[in-house]
Amino acid sequence: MSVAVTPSAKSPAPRDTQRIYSIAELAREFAVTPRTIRFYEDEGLIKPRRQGTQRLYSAGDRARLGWIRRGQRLGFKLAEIHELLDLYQVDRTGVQQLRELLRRSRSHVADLEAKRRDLDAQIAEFKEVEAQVEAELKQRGADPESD
Amino acid sequence: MSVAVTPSAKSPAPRDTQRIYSIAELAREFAVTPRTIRFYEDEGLIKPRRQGTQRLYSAGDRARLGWIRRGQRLGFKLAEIHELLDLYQVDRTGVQQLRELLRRSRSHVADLEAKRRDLDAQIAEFKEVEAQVEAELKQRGADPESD
DNA sequence: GTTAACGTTTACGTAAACGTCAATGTGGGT
DNA sequence: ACCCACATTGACGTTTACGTAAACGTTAAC
Repeated sequence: MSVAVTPSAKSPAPRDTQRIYSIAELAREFAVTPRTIRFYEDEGLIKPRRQGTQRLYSAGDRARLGWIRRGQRLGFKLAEIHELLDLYQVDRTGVQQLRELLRRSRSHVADLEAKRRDLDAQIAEFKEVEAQVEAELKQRGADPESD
Repeated sequence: MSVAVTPSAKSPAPRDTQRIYSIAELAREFAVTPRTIRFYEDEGLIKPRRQGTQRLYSAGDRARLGWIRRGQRLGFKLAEIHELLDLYQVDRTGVQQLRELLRRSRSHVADLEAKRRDLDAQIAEFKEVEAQVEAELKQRGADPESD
C-alpha cells in the first residue's frame, strides 16, 4: 500500500516540497512562539534536521506542525496528538497491526463525531439566540445589521 | 421577549423541574468529582442554594452543569464558558445591549464553525485511513470486522 | 567593530483545572 | 451510644503547555 507517511489536509503545493523553514518562519505562520515549537520537539512531536546547532524544518515538519495545531484547536492534549500522529507512522505490515490501527482509528472517529454532536448543538443554540435577538430588534424598528 | 433564562438543549422532562440534587448525585451523573463542582462554584459558574452549609442543586443548576461540561468538551476555558453563560442572562431591554448580544453570539458561532471545519477535516482524514486499512485487509483475505 | 536580528541551552515561573489530604460537621440506622 | 456515608472548608500538590529571563554563539549590515 505505502501511503503518504506525513499527514496533509491538502498537499501544500507540490513544488514547495523541497523548501526548508526556519523556526521563526514557522512560528509566524502558525502564530506561536519559537519556544512552543522547541517544546513540541522536547515532547517528541517533531524532529527537525540540524545544521550544526540550528534547526531546519522540512515541508513535512511544517505539515506536522499544522496537524498538531489543529489537534490542539480540537481540544486534544499533546500526548493524545502524539499518539494520533503515530498512527500514520506505525508498521502496517502485519494483519494484527492493521486491525489495531483500524480499531484505534474508528475509536478516534467516534470521539470526533461525539464532539461534532456537541458542536452542532451549541451552534444551534446560539443561532436560536441570534434569531430571537434579530426578531426583537426588527420588531423595535432597529436594523440588526448596523453597529 | 422573555426567553428561558437557563440554557437547556432538550428540556429535561418537565416534571423533574422541581427535583433537587445532591452534589454527589450530580457528580456521578456528569462523571466529575464533588471537588470539581465546588470549584465551578468558586469560579462563579453555578450558585446552588444552601440548606445550612449544604448545597442543594436545582434542575437549572443541573442544566448549567451540563452546559459547562459540554463547553469543556469543546475545548473552551472556564472563563470563556462563564462569559457564554452570561449571554443568556444579560439584560435584553436596551437596543444597544441587544446589538452587543447579537455581535457576541455571531462571533461565537463563527468560532464554532471554524472548529467544525477542523473537525470535519480530521474525520475525513481518519475515515480515509480506515478505508485504506480495510481495503488492505480485504486484499489479504482478512475480515476487517473480526478481532 | 559593534549593533541587530536571529539562533541556541538551561532553568525557573505561571495559569488553568482540578486532585488530595486533613480536620470537622451532620443525619440516619442499629 | 456508635458507626457510616455524606457533607463542609482550608490548604497544599499536580499536570499541561507553555512564558520569561539569563547567558551565550553566528551571520549580515552599517
